[in-house]
Amino acid sequence: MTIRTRFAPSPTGYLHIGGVRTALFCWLFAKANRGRFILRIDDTDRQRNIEDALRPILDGLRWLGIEWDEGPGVGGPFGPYYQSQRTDNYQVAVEKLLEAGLAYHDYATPDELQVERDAFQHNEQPFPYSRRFMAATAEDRAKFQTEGRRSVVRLKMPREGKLIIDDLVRGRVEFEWAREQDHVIQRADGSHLYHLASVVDDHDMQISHVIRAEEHLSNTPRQVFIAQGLGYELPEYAHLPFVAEPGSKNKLSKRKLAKYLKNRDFAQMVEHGRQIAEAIHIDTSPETFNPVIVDFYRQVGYLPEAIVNYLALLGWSLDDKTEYFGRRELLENFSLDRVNRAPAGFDPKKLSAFQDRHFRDVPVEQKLVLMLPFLEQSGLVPTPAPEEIVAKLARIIEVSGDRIKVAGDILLYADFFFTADEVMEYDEKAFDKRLRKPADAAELLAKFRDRLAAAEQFDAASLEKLMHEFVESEDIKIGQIIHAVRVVVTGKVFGPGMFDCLAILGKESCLARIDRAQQILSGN
RNA sequence: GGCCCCAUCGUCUAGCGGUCCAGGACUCCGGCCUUUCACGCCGGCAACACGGGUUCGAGUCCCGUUGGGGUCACCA
Repeated sequence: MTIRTRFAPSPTGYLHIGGVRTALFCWLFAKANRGRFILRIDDTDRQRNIEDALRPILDGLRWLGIEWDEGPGVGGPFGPYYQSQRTDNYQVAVEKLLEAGLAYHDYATPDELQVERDAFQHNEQPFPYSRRFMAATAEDRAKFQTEGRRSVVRLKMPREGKLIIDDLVRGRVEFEWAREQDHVIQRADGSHLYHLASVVDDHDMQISHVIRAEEHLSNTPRQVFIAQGLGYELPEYAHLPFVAEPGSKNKLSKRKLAKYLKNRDFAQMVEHGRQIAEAIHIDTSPETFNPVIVDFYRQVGYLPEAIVNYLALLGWSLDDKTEYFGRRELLENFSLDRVNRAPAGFDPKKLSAFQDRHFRDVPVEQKLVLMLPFLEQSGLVPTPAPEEIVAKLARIIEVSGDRIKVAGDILLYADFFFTADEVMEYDEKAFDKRLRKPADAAELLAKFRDRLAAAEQFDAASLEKLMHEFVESEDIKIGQIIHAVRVVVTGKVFGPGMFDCLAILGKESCLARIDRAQQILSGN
């Protein structure tokens, strides 16, 4: 039997990080077993703009390299892959269940039902619906209808016995049928509910393994009941632990951004992302710009490989030492029996560590491709960037080494290479410390400027030599001049090697920046 | 509240009865490297929730307690 898994998101307009983890495991499991991964859209809720609400989800999955074998855009033998287009199948299933006496028309009003529910609220017993408004015969239906009542279709759940599920990650789980309610499978308006649709589709699409998040575990009995009632062979079930909030065990939720911001690491991640986002002028409202949403990472310039690697390890592990996985290794090693049962907290720091690690291994040419769009979008370089700027960027990336950890960092780290000499911004604190405060700073800077102006070679090695000669002849420590020069030329207290910066900037620009700093100093 | 799930360093985890005075990774803290910031390297802090069993022997099995979480819709 070929393994077939599915991920069935609702078109909500965004791709949740927890959802992606589920999708990833489904995909990994299918692909690791030469099976197929199906994407199905759970849009029974029927919204106006399904395509708009779907795009971020499809884009996100594709960006991460979680490609589906069947589903929207690619089709497949079991289409359509939108539940809103499969209602005929659901109706057939409802009729079948009705005929078999496993479902019934119920004419209770919501209020009447609520009264019954409330009556059991303080009782220790489960809530068994009295079925007072169950229509057993056509006469019953007619009678209720003359009373002006409308009906829904409910499952007629067993009131005794128990269900045993052998879950692939949780093991044996038992449920008492009597605790299950008579769930609605078809609304009064004729539309069908998720559980019915899901079970029917899973069967029709020959899904062999239902892999989903833990919160669905308690929903499983009713689905099993439907499946069995329809004579389906049951799929295997695997209920994954959910992804928890940073610093707690609650399910990660998009809505609680404000709360997560109180977590230092999380706040830092958002702040860092926000700086990049603002530099490229994109919206940073929490609705769209939020680390709980996958798009955040794409916009800031994280690597999909890093996200995938991190997510894979959230609830799964290979052994006691391997953590660094490429897509290939993941595919070769993934298995459901090594999935953990406890929820795993989302840790921004650890995600960053994976990003650093993966980014380090990206060759310069590739980094160039990733970073250039950020510069173009920021307006720091023209679009499309002319050849000489691309060449300059390549050098910058080269000399930046491992300092740049996310593609978007190029804007925070190396913007000074592209800003005009007269508008480059200084780190004011550093300017004070290195230029204004030391009594001899201005004088040393002036002398060093003369040396630079006279320099014939302007490559990093020559400049370093020049600097050392300068230090020697002035009889000063290198720290007395080099920090000042860095601030004057880059405006920052961090960055690539000093001499690389000078060399890339070029003599003219370096001198201009020194002149500007001197003006500021004398103006004070 | 009922039902269900879960429980090893701050975090992610390894551990499937003895090789565990519990291993790795991230974080954090020292140190080295160094013109900055990173990287890298070296070192350190730090955990089996509790209580009963079973067993010659329990982080590992069973029961209970506690704690955490999920779920109880004409949402998905």
